[in-house]
Amino acid sequence: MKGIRQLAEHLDVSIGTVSRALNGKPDVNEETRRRVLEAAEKLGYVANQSGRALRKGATGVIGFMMQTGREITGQGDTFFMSVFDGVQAVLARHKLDLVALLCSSEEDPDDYLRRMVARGFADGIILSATRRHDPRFEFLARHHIPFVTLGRSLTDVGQPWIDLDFEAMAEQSVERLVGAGHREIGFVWPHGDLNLGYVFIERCRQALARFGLTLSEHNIFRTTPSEMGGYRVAREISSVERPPTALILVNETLVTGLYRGLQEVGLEPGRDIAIIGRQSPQARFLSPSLTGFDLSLRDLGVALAEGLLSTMTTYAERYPKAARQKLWPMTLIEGESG
Amino acid sequence: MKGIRQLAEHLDVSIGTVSRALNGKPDVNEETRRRVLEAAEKLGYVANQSGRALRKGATGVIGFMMQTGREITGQGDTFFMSVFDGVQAVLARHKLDLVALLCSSEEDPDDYLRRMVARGFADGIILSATRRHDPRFEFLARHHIPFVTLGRSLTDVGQPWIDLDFEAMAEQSVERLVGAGHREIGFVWPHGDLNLGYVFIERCRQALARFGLTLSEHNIFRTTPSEMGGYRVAREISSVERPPTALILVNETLVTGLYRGLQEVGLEPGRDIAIIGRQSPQARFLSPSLTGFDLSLRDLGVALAEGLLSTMTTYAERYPKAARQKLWPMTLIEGESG
DNA sequence: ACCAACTCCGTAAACGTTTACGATCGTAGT
DNA sequence: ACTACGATCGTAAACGTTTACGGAGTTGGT
Repeated sequence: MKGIRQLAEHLDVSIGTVSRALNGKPDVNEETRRRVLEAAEKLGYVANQSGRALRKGATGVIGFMMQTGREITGQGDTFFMSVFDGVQAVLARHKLDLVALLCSSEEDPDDYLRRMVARGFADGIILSATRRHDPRFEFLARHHIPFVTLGRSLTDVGQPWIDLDFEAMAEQSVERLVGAGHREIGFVWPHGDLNLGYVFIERCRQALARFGLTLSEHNIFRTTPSEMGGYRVAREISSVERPPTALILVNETLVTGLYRGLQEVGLEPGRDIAIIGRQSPQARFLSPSLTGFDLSLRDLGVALAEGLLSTMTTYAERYPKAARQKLWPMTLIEGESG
Repeated sequence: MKGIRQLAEHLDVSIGTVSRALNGKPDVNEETRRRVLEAAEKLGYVANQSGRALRKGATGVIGFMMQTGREITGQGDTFFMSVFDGVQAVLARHKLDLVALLCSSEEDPDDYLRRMVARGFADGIILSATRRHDPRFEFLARHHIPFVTLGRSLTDVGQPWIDLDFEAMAEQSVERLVGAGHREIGFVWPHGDLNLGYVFIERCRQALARFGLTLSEHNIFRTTPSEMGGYRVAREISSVERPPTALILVNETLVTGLYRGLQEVGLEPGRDIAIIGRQSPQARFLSPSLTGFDLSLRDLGVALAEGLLSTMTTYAERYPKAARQKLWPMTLIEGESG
């Protein structure tokens, strides 16, 4: 089936009627509508994306921007796959489709987004891996593109965002570790301009201060947010003069390499060094089991989508109540590691 | 900048000239072209996706289909991200963009693909998680949509594919284990209709036969391709009357859970039970280190893209040599586990 | 019998781009 | 001076859809 025209003359009605029937417009006879729907189904007709988008000025597509290749976020694939599922559950109710806009490691992410937006590829954008200074925020705001971010930034422009509650995580972690007698606590801070690192370390500093402790530079371990990054931290710890007795990881992916590294230098999590991190499908099966923060990824996706829709004029009235900016709660699951 | 019309009258030339200048058409004065390019850059003009696609009958977009939510493929975190990067390296040379078409867990994948194709969303499709019987193959062939698959299927329609060389993996694994004296070898087979399981198990059967051994049903462990799936296998092994002395895993993700499960029942990989699996960023840091098959994911992505382009008339002449159907080699990296 | 109101449907314009076609101008060859 | 030709550009049609507008037919009220 090539187009609406073929479908129309096959049914012996005008293309206008066919279009109205398919789009649920009121002024079309119910019998006619039934025939049109039936024929469209049988012949497998689906309205052409480009024609429809051109005329309507909207694509019906929401883009979730990600970067391929390099380790960027320190989140695993299953992290995003679960979030996607929640996003889609909401979008599907409005006949919106979600696609992942994949920015190659060879292209600048800011340029990539500019290009996609200028092309009019998507009606709305979801950003992740937000940086401390993120030019994408201003750009999207300036061009009035509805968007929502998974993560905050100093360049906040009032758009909806949802971010993991790293503040609460920092506080609870520090409280728990200090309560267990730890005084030298190490913090693993992923390289790069990712915003979450700054938020996390700052709140840790404050939490320590409440116990009269200071966060000294030698207890901050900067590394890449990958398994290898975690491994390097372990080796570094073993070679430092006054190693921390506890470690807090803000990333998901680091912990696998860290465990291996610690084992190689003869340190057992939970016995020789306390570890608090983030739960993940892998972390569940570490040994000793990880003490870490868990969250509902699918619900997070739902909230993201609702936040986005609340900024889109077409759907806004149905999502007025969506919390525009929200820290997403995480709950500590106690394991053997700390 | 709204459209080519504004840009044209700002430069005081016709829209035809602007279009030709931007698209690198020959019959435009070099000085004019320079002015157009400059103005477009300065004003941030990028041709509207819908208008261009409508007129050209091509979108310039390649879609990589994935399913969100559920564990499907048994590939780990960075598997696809690395493949994407290779795909993009090739596509970028032809100004093609890669997006991930995300099929919600609530929608039937076959329906989803139909919908996307009928809408004319992408000029070409890359399929993964191919099933033993995969209706998507016929559908795409019937509609003359260029596509390539990561994985084979019984429903092969002659399209290019690339698949991991599970045959070689099966043979080498069996050879190695039998050579080390193992007679009872277990095979972990992921649930579902995924094609790779069938290919793998069949070749294992053949390899065993060459040593006069038969693959008995009680040595096939079917489970979900997730960490939890691996964990369950370990528990199952411990409860079975005659447990295998070696285990071969065709999936990436299983191994984390398996290790934990084995440890809980007091079995150490490499000492009490031999394990051969697949390398991955996580597997590198398992302890004891995994003996497993590794591959170049980025190059695999490059090959996939080349295979796809060789079927697209616009690009085919530049990729005539692309191997149309190819088993992708994996190399065994020896670890402590088997 | 007439008019109003309503239901249903066809017509045609518009969305932003690309490209076939033809027009214009200058240059060179005879 | 005439023709041929190449270089450059403008014009307009086309892509497939949605939708404002208006027309035809029917109903119902007076």
